[in-house]
Amino acid sequence: MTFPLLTDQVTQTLRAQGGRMTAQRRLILDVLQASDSHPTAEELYALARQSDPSLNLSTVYRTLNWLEERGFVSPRRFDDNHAHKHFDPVQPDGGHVHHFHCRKCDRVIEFSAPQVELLLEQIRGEIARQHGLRVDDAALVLSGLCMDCVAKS
Amino acid sequence: MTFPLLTDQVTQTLRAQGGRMTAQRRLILDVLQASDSHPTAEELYALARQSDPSLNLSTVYRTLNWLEERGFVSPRRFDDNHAHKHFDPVQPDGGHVHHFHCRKCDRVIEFSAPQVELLLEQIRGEIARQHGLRVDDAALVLSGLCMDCVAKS
DNA sequence: AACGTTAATGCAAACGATTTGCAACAAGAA
DNA sequence: TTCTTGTTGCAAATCGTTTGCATTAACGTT
Ligand SMILES: [Mn+2]
Ligand SMILES: [Mn+2]
Ligand SMILES: [Zn+2]
Ligand SMILES: [Zn+2]
Repeated sequence: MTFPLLTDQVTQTLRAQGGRMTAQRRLILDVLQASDSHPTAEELYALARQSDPSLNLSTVYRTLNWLEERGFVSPRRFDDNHAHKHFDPVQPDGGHVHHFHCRKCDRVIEFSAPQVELLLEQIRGEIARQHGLRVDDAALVLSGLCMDCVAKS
Repeated sequence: MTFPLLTDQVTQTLRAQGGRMTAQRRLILDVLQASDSHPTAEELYALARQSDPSLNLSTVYRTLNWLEERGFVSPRRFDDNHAHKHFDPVQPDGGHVHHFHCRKCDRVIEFSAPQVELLLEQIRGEIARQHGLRVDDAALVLSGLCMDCVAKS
């Protein structure tokens, strides 16, 4: 199974910048898209290795960093106690999405809440005015137990 | 200058659990309270060392972990690219507070937005119902440039 | 189809933030 | 003052991630 959408976009960007599309990059992109969402570098690595056991972890990191620099993914640290990043494939529409983080199994679930956007706009302005600062972004992270972990408890 | 409030509470807890109040812990607590807010372990260490150059960084970490386990501070990672924690002294009233993070100078500013709480309650319930999960906490993090960094730009 | 340039890889070593094992130390109860 | 044992400093280990370098391979040119 191949995922042409992101892979093609990346190949285009790659070409435009004198880069090269490699088997490793193709594999990592496929795994990234097959993954339900927000995998860590280690998770991607483990999955990709099933297809190519010679793949190196540093290649995964280099690819993710390359993708991040071009805005194809954005890294997030949901966990305050464990240090790893989760890589969030950026959706083409640019729509703002928020996250739920399961503190038991580390799963991440996306959600959008249109009502939040309005309030965030309001808050952003208010805070900005109040403190004389410039708000560029707002992230809402809910945490707790995901459906599976609730079931198991 | 000494800050008796938190220090006394901590001493009490310490006593109650067979622990010992040491010069190092007193110092770290003082520096933590003198700091405007949300210092990192390294920041606390640097400040505390001005009073006691023999203080060791691992003692700072051990003290912060001890405080965290008893709910006196809570660690937060505001930065998605740098891995360090900021330590947030937990306010006694238990009131929910949100944060602004300056992505230029790493400063953290607290704010409370009562309007947010209502909406968060609403969202929490909605998301929980929709996905069958349990939401325990919600954190809103704004990011951008703080007043000083805005001025310098 | 073979070539040449140079981007990308694998590997191992370095890195920043934090944690840990252990021997020496010191708080505080007796 | 002594004794017990929680705490410290120090060094080494750990975790997630990054980097230098020799080797490989993508892909435009021939
Ligand atoms: Mn995680
Ligand atoms: Mn920071
Ligand atoms: Zn879970
Ligand atoms: Zn700033």
